[in-house]
Amino acid sequence: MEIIRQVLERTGDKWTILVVASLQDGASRYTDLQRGVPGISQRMLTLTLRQLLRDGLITRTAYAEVPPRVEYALTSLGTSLLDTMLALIDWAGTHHEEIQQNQAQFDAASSA
Amino acid sequence: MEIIRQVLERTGDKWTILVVASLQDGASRYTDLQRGVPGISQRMLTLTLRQLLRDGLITRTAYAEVPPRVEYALTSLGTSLLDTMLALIDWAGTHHEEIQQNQAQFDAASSA
DNA sequence: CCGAATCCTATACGATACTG
DNA sequence: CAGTATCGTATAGGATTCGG
Repeated sequence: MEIIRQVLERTGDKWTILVVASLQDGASRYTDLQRGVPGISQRMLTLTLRQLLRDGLITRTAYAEVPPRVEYALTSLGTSLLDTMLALIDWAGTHHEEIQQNQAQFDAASSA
Repeated sequence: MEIIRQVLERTGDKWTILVVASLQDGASRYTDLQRGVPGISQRMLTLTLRQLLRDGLITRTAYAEVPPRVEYALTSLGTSLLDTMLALIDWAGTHHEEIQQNQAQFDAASSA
């Protein structure tokens, strides 16, 4: 019950899973993530990264160079979350068409 | 990418999974669900049920009796979604404590 | 008993401009 | 390059009241 609310707070927002997936996909720097997650604002990328960092799902490594370089990476915890989410994404892929048909049928019946 | 957004729209909201879980847990009538999902408002229960109905995740059966009786039930599609979500909930249960420790450590380091 | 309708508010998010 | 700060808005959702 409360555990469900907590997992949804972590995974149910608009960007978290996309950022995690992008990290798994090879992105590591802030700019990589901006183009790896199309549509995300700097604000939301920053906030999402901080949240992931706080949860221990990613690491952040800053290199004292010019120009500055910062690399993010999934922890094993972050990877395990993504693996679990992939099952859900797979479910969606499998049933997507069926759901669309259900919706169309429902809408047709509603307007009748 | 877009599929992720769609699955999150379906599962990432505050009540959907809780309603589905409550149905799996034995609830079937509107009033059952109100007490099976503590804190849900009538408005959100109604909206959530309509969405689930539209997606074909539940069925609705109204009996022409006095007093009226309406029964909701998971379809096999709804059950399969819940099964997939249970893996995620299980992940959360497994790692909950670890995440809390990470947060505490992060917060301590931040305030330092 | 099973909802629908209306009103209201909090918060999530985007856009924009600026900094080390 | 990698952020932060401020502002404005859209939307999710709660509270309340009413209807079949």
